[in-house]
Amino acid sequence: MNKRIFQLHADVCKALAHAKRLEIVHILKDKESTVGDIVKQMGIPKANVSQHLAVMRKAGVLNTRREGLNVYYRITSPKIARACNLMRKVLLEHHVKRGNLLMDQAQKEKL
Amino acid sequence: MNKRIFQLHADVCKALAHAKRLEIVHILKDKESTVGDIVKQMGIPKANVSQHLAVMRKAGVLNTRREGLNVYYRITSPKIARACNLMRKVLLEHHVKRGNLLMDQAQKEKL
DNA sequence: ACATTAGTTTCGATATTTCTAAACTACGAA
DNA sequence: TTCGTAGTTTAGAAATATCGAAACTAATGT
Repeated sequence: MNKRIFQLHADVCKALAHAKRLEIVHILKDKESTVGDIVKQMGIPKANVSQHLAVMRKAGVLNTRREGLNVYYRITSPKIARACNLMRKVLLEHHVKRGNLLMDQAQKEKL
Repeated sequence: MNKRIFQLHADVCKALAHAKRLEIVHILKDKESTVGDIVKQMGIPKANVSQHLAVMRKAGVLNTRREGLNVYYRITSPKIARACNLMRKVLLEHHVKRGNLLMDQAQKEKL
């Protein structure tokens, strides 16, 4: 068994293993955004957003395009977004069942 | 948007964000195993395996069953295993294309 | 050339993760 | 109850991750 794939996979998991970064992935789910837009939606300092974006970019999860003053970020592969969504749905089922997470139908549909 | 789900998801990603732990998940893909078996397959100290198992157990990724002297670990939900496999396949495609990972057809089929 | 807006990088303090070694607990057998 | 096997926990050192603050770069307009 080739152990290299586990390291590769671990690097991607590590890049996603942070609540703010998963929130960014969710924001970028089906459209690219500028750093400024992400900052507005998240309400945290721009430097911090930029640091998180850099982590995911290094891991190959995101990539970028500059247009004038703005830098647009997007998810590299729609499949990565799908794997993320699948995982989130699994967790939702799991935890909603156990009552760890209170959430109504309207909220669920947004995921 | 409920930010709690991002933290929950991040906790699971963190639990998976280590090459050895992903190797364990792969070993447990479709059967339970004792700690001893996992130790033999991985060739690393038992204490370390136990620590990694504990990390995943705390995150709800694995659970256990004792039978005499042996403790059997298994993946909590087959869906988690599937999400893992999906992610691994995406990465394989990606990196094999870029030549980051050299692998023949026989190896691919084992994943 | 200078100012402005958008984003990045660096520094350093703090927190978390990882691993080895050693001590420990749990169970079963003699 | 003592021994051996299976597994867990703890302690501590080293590595890595996080985040705010400040300095920095990049592109544009005046």
